[in-house]
Amino acid sequence: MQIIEELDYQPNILASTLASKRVYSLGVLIPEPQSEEAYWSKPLIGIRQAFNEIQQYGVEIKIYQFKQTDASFFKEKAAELLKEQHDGVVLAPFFSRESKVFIKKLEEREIPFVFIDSNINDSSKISYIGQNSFQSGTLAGKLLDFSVPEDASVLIIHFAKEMDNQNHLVQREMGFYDYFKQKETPSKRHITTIEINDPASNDYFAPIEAGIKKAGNVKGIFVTNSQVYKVAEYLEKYNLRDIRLIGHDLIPTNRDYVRRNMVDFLICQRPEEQGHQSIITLFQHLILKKTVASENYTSIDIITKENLDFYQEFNTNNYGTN
Amino acid sequence: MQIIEELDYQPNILASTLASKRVYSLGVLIPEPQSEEAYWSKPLIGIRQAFNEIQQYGVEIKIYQFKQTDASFFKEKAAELLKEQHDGVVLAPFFSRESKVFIKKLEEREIPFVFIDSNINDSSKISYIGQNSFQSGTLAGKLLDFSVPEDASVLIIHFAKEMDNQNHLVQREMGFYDYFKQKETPSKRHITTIEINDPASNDYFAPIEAGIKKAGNVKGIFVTNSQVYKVAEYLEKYNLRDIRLIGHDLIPTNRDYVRRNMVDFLICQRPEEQGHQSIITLFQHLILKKTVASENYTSIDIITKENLDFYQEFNTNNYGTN
DNA sequence: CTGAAAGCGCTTACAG
DNA sequence: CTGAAAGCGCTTACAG
Repeated sequence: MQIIEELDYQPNILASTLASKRVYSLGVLIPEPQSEEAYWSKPLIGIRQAFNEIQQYGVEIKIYQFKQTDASFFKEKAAELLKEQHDGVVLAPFFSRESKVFIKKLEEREIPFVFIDSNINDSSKISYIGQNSFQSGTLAGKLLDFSVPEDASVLIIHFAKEMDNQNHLVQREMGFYDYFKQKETPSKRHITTIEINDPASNDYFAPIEAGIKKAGNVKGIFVTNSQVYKVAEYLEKYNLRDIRLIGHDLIPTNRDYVRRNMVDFLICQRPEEQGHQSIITLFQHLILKKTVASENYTSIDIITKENLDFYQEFNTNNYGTN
Repeated sequence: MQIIEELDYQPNILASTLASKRVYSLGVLIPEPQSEEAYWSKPLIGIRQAFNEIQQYGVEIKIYQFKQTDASFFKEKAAELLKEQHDGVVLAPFFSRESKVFIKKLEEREIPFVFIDSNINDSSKISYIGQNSFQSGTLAGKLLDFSVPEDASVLIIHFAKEMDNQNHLVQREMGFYDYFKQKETPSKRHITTIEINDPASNDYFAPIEAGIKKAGNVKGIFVTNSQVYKVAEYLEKYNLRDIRLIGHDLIPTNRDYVRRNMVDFLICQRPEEQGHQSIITLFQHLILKKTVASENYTSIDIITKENLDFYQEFNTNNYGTN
């Protein structure tokens, strides 16, 4: 050991993985994308990319996708995962109660895990990879405050079924209000929040219209998730071009509305990068035996018509061989 | 060959580099940072990071830094680089005429090279890694247009000695004007440009003040490079808090002014990522024999007080062993 | 429990 | 020019 120290010996990972034919198996438990290009298709892209980069090191990845509509789907897939022998797990703790049960089992078996997208505190996670929703809310507040005349009011719209299960959205709203509270000169801006609950319904124009009417003199709208395109559709139909619109996530529909100047800003969180990072973090922990950061917040990107094209391609500086 | 095709044989890079003890030497020719935390210190961080990741593959990197003040320094360092036997070169073509001479020599010796930061067309480069300055200018235009009342005017300030050697700044200015030209309802916004030429002088308050006076009713200022802190200093001193300020690059001084709400937006181009990517691109070309993209534009990030903290750390999803 | 041998999938100098 | 042998820096089954 003294000589190792003296010579600053670094083992050769290439030789090591070549010699030991050991295989590392990773399990990934994430929501199923609601459609082909929906949000949860993005982390998968990053996960596949990471797999390409590190499969040479003997890594195998198995994906378990659960439907987001009911916690029972989560439990089912979690049970499936536990039947296999995995060396590490990536987990989106979408349903917090069920996730806690699942985590306990991972801990019993001493399987290391990382969270992606959402976090659960007081767990023995290796790392959390995701966004800071509160801060992204303050950012939305600033952007609307800058873009909307001082005497006009702004409207926050949640498109969500059960708000208490949607911690991200709550955090974003809290951050939004906080921006106005923290201003040097306290803001007298009129802010209203509405919830549009029925995700299945195609009749979202009516509640949007009602919300705008009720708030009065609305010149800015913040939609707390990716369904901002619904409001864009409404504004475009009635040609309400003096209302500034901010939403989340660079999905194709939103992109088109940004291009047509109907959505002014999209706030994004690099889901591909998150997927990629979740696998790489496990790889670093398991194979490279490195210590990894216990929290890994991805950047909060502001996307407009002008810089949109430079956020299209996912590039992780891949130097894998495939 | 037929069997290779049939079995979809993929050579094992690990085994290959382990067996062949060949060393790849890379030369990097970039400007010397003007101070410890100045712009050109950032790409170096990414370059070092990339080195850590790939040194196991037998990569050596030698850095040649030239003073930005005179082309003769560039020529000197370029000559030094050519004396060594390098297998690939990263080059910031800061002085275009001298760079073209240098490139010709690289081409004669069949040494592949990538550009970083600036591009030279019609060259046999492997890749260009950098920003799109014109688009970042249109973005600055939009942000100021949104933040400044319609009847107020905006001011563009160049801090630069020789504008004809500063293609980035020219492009940014052109993009800025173009935003207003391309608007659906043509903008009647009054825009003025001034150049503050003497970089050594500490007396920049006078020309800034003169510029603002001359333009009249200025409520927004766009500084085309990282020296936006000079204007922030001026605005803070005279407590001109109703003037919106946009500039470039996340250097420490600018960061502080963003925190204090004196700079409203910084437009950034991820210099560390550019440095990292330049080395990885050569690595992919030389060692992995992959084809690389001939153009690699980094994102144009918008940084505000609210998302600043999530752009601090350079994270390339490193999975190197050091 | 210890230590030498075989082997991971390649490259390269060398014998024929 | 071709092909078998040695070796890159490790791991792991195995003999002692």
